[in-house]
Amino acid sequence: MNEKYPFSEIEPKWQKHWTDNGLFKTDLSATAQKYYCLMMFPYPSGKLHVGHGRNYIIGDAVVRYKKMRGHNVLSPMGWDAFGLPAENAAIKTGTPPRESTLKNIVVMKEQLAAWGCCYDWDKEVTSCEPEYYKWTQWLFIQLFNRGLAYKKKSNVNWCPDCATVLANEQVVDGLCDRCDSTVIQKALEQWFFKITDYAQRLLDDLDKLEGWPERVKTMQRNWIGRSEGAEIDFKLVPRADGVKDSTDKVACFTTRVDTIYGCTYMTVAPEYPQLKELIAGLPQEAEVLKFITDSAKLTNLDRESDALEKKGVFTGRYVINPFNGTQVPLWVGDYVLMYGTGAVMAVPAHDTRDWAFAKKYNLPIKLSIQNLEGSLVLSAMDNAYTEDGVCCDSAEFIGMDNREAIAAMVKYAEAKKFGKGTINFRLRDWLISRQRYWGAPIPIIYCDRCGTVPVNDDELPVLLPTDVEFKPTGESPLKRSDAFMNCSCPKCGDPARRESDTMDTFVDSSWYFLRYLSAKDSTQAIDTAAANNWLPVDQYIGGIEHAILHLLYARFFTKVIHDLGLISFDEPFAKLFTQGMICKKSDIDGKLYKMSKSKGNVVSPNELIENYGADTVRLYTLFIGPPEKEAEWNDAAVEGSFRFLGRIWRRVWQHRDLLRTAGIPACDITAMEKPERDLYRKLNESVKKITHDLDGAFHFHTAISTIMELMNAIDEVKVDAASSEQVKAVYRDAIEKVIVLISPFAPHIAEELWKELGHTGGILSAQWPEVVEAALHRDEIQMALQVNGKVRGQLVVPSTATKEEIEALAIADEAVLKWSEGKAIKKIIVVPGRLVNVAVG
RNA sequence: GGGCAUGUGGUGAAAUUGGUAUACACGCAAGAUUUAGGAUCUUGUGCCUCACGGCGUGCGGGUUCGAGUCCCGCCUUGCCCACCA
Repeated sequence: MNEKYPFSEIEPKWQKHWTDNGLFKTDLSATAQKYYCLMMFPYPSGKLHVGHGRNYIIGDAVVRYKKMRGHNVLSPMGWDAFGLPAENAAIKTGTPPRESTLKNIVVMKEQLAAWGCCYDWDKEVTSCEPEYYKWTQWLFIQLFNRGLAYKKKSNVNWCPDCATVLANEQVVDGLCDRCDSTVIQKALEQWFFKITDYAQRLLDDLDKLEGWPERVKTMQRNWIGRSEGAEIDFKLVPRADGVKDSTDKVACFTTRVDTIYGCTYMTVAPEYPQLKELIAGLPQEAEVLKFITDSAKLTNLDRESDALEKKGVFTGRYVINPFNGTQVPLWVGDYVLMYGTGAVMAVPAHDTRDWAFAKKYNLPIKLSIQNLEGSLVLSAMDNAYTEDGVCCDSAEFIGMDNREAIAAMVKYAEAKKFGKGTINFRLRDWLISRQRYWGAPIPIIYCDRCGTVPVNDDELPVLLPTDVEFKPTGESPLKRSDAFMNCSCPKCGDPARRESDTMDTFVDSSWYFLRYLSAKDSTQAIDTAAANNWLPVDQYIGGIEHAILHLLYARFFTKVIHDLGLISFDEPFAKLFTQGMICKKSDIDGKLYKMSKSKGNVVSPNELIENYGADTVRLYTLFIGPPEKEAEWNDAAVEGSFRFLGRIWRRVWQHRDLLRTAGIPACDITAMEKPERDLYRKLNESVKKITHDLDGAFHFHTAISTIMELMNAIDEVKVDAASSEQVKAVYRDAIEKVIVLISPFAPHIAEELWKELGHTGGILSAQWPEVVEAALHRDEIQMALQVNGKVRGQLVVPSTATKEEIEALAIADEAVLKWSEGKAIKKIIVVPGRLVNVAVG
């Protein structure tokens, strides 16, 4: 052993040791104390930076901690390997996606190892390999057979630059979330998963997820967007020219049916399906058609912007409010979305948008809700009244509380058969087809005789062909491979053609956590027994950016697979931890951004590991701040973590002989002298605090600062060969436990020093320290002495002192006498173990 | 516009139920050791004040013996949702 901390020698050595001895391989048959720790698998984009590292370092620390607490921990890793970036790279460089992806995987695997992050690589999954996507395809067929995968022509979000369709979720503010081009609408045949069938369950079961952050659940609730309301049919007034409509009504969705007596017109969306038919041949037709065309030109961004002035035109048609028989005009307005039914009843008096619209086009306004004071007068209003109140001018509902009126009116509408209570969800079906090469082919065959037929199980996987050009044309590149496209019908054997679209990569990542348990099983997608034993995942760790999409889809898949009878649970992740992103000031503009090449603020771990070692990078990454919050990377502060590890190393080196020979301390602290008794107490307080930090909110940063404090306390105690056996024993105990406590964070140095202290089993087999309760005892307690809430002194009292004794000591104290001079004592508050406050006045 | 966060030294940040604000670290300053050091060790470091003392957790109120923490009203920054009827 040497004085200098030789991180570059010991780190590769211990990494090899962990691998060679299979210390992170998990026996799936041993399910006692099971702990499935899952980190979101990465997309193999090239190289990991220290921002990515936070995820794996947190996970690895949790895995090591749980192992030391005696859990049988499963920690697998894999690759979310299909996706657009690899294909885009292929278009640019000509390197096939598979080749670049597999190369990246090798690089990233080495990086994970260099960080000291260990996984059970026997269970590795790679979503772009046929052994994996065979089963993604198989699952697609299960969904298809249950009617949960369907094809329909629909207006889809189309990114002209990526030349592909995007899911709603991939459109951000009207822009493509990958390339920021403006997304346009295009009608195409697309595959969907019917996630809307599961909307209610996905919403309800959020309540079961006690181990999830509240904000993630809120985001999912908002995304699912349940709104309860009523659908009311307004009969169309027949056309004056005698032309018959194919329908006799316009149904509208409302959450405020209580305001219906104030409805003065109705508005439909420009995309309302029957709109063109309703106006055909009317004098207003040309104007309405122009309005529809103009509205379609608005980008999503424009239409959703607040600033946009609401526009509309009268259609020339009228509808009848079924509650009061009033004829109201039917308008088309660009502020109405194809949500619900695409038609809304307009109540300008009680809706701000309708108010603005009615004022602009001089439409009538009618009050139907009165405030509780009865002071609302239409002529005096300069805004819609959207608060609660009582119904007014509403026939038999007059005087009713408006919230109660909702239920009453729905009941009334149902009885009269012109409406019903309904529930609307914002959640849309999941568009999963992509006109792209680098994805799992959708296992469907089109036969002229049999129609749309799924590929037979024994024909799976439908392999991606290798003889294709990747250039995007708006059609799937697979269409240009005859060998791929031409096949025979699984049912009748006639010549047939394959589906040429591939699946969204979110499909691949919706079930990978199930596949880890039978990664190499070529006979089935999911090993039911293993899955039931090991799932739900005990702890899922990943970025907040996946709060909605990935986590919602994975929940959906789990429920579907549950309904297929393949697993017994229907929520995949019992606990979720979302770590914050690591940001750094950009070299370009000095602002804080998440790490990305374009901002010039990427910190590569390789150089840091070379200069300081993986343990330092790990320790700093965990010490940087609360892990759930965003953090700013500071190159200079890394030094501090390095110094701390060097200090531990030096302390062991300095006292190596003493540490190897010292005994075990007797737990009886009454036999100790003050210095070692204080250290022994501090040691046990630290164990308690650190264990609490790790079991609770994963507050690694405070756990580490506690170890630092403990180390400071250790350095207070002077020890040498001449010291008493008791001092030596406590000193050794403290150093040894520092090594154990820091091992989840800095495992390499911990292993090395653990061995240095004479232990033969690795540190992972060391027990996590238990708190010696007796060591926490104090004879005397120091309390703050306050006068009127201000600290004026300190009071040392025996720990056995009663409240009365403490009060007596307090009022006799010099500081109290000084500060309460001439004033009467009103009250004395004693907070045991903390302070005494004397209130005077 | 709605919802959820957030605001504490020069910096990252800490503070079980309301109970001694600024632990721990970075940075900075001074010193020791050293041929030298970006190594190591010691000391200091919220603001005002010579001092006594006063003031201090975004701003303004409130409750309390006592408020970073609770309540009310604002403001900042960030995230999510958003013409959802």
